[in-house]
Amino acid sequence: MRVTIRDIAASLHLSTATVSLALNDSPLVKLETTRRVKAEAARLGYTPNQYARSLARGRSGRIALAVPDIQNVYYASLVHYVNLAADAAGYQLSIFLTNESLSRERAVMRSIVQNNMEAVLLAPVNRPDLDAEYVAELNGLDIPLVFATARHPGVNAPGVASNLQEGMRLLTAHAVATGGKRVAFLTGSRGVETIDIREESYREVLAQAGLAPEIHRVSEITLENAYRFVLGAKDLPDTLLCLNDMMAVGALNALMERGISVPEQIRVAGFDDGWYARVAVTPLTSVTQDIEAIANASVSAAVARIHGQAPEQCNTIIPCELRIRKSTQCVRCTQNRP
Amino acid sequence: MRVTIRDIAASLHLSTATVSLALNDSPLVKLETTRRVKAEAARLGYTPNQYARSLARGRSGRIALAVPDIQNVYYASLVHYVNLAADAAGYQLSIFLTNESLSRERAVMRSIVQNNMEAVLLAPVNRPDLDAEYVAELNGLDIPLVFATARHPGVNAPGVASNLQEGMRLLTAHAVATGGKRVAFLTGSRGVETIDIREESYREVLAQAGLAPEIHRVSEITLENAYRFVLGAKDLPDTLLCLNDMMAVGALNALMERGISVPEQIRVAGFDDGWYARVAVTPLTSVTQDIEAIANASVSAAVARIHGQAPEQCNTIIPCELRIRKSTQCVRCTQNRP
DNA sequence: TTGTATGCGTTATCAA
DNA sequence: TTGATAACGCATACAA
Repeated sequence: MRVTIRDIAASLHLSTATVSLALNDSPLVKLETTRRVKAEAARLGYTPNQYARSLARGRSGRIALAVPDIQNVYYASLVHYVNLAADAAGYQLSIFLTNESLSRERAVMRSIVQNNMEAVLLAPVNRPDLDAEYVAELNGLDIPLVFATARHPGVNAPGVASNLQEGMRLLTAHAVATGGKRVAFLTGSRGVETIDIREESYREVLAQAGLAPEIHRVSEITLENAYRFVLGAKDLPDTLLCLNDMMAVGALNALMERGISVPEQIRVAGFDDGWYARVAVTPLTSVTQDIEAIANASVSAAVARIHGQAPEQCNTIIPCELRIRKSTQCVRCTQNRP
Repeated sequence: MRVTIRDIAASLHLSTATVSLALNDSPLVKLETTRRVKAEAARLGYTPNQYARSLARGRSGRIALAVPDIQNVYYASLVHYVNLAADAAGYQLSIFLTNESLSRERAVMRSIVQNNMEAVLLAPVNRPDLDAEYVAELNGLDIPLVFATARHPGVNAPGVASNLQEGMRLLTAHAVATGGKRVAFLTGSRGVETIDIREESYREVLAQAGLAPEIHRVSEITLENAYRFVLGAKDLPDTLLCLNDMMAVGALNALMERGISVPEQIRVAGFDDGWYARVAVTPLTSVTQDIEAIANASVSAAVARIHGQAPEQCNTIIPCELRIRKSTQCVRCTQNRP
């Protein structure tokens, strides 16, 4: 059996109350007693039972983070930084995986309630249909919800996300400013806000420049799909903006295989500016997403909401920055295309 | 306040005992009553409090997984598959991050005890010095520990890991068999078992072939370090075996930059066969590490140990397979080196 | 300064 | 078939 405060109390001829107080450094108990209690606790190898403690206290000291895909470096990074931030804020982080499935996301939310999380950080699944029901449920149970990386429009919960609109604007404008005449966008299917935002922004910039949009969609946003698309494309544009670095790397590989040089014959850019951008054969122009900042702001928002801050006060938009690298560094590349 | 079984009991004029039994589908309670209880529970939006349940039951239904670096795709993958396997086995998975720090690993182990985990899956930090003390502590508390991905020699706990020795043997033998005369190994510093095993295996095969080993070490096992090493290397071998795919990709990029063609002028291979191997410009020869199999076996071992299986019965070695791709497909490449 | 008693939400052992 | 009641381990108001 595990060592409990009862064991310490018995061994020291004290009451459990005193032991409990002593272990929590209460000023009510004599210093000498506190010392003895702690010594005995250490001697017996006592560890507090967190469940009992949570139950008695009425609060768990935990916040939850749910992410759709831990194998995606973007979310893995988020988990990493949120863990650090939660730790620094004095909260234990519980990590939940929703595996890009709406039904699992729902199940996870239930589990989060059952496990007395004090707040929930949700990076929602990348699906067109989101379920607003559990949001209402969480609100009803007074468990603060904070969206991270992607917002959920039309739902009464704050969110922390990158300024994707601005990021895409910077990128597209860069493509146009450096001479792009056929600036294409390789993206996924519509319906997911984080995708749609970028598409809109792209369209706007092109419209202002008097250029026609050229959008290519893949069903799943993967490196392979981008690779296959570029390999099979008959009529390539002079600039190819990709939804993220992963797809850009796929595109680069395909271009390499076709013997088309970057940036001389075609320019390519990614998005996210993760280390993916550095994995590429040609250093990749990309747009930063400051995941560490998103993580920190999310945790701050969660903690603020735990302390009663109004949801409206907890929204944060993290700026994006353009990182220009070799893959687009060619001013007059439209001329020498094959 | 949250809805409890007391609320259901009061609302239905039943005792909490009956409600609890009904909710757990006990055959003791009348079917009609069970139906009514469940209906009322649903109506009130009842969710069981897992802490109270764990406390009363004396078991939490949870197993823990601790990994050193969630941003490493290898561990992210492990987390993904272990989560699925634990789920299938009826256990909730709690994920802990040790951030490649021994002191955090120790803290995590403490937290695992405090949170009543029924078993622990540990992917240990990749450091030369491991702490065997908490292993003894866990044993003392009867919390089964299972090492995953890396074993901890000299410790009374079972482990599940790839057969790295065999994998490296296959790879090195392949390099020799296809004409390699100067087969080099780009690796990290000694002291970590998973690294040492491969180095030994590499040395053995070369010795048998009458070739001299040629080992290059980087301090940290990163893509960048491999890239920098290859970029600066004056005297390149005809074959470069890398500790993992990540380093191989770094090497490939550097070779590309130097205008050295793979596999014509130099052959390159990785290890792990993750999607890293596919990110590469040149499809990479690699050795599989079946992470899904490791995950499944680890969870099985944990569950078996929870049910009293002896530690000795829970060791598993997952076979490795050689995947030959373009990066080494050149039989007589030693001749045409620059 | 310490001890007694009670409650947190659930399960489990008895009786009824 | 159901109902009291005592745990589980800890925290806390109140009494001593």
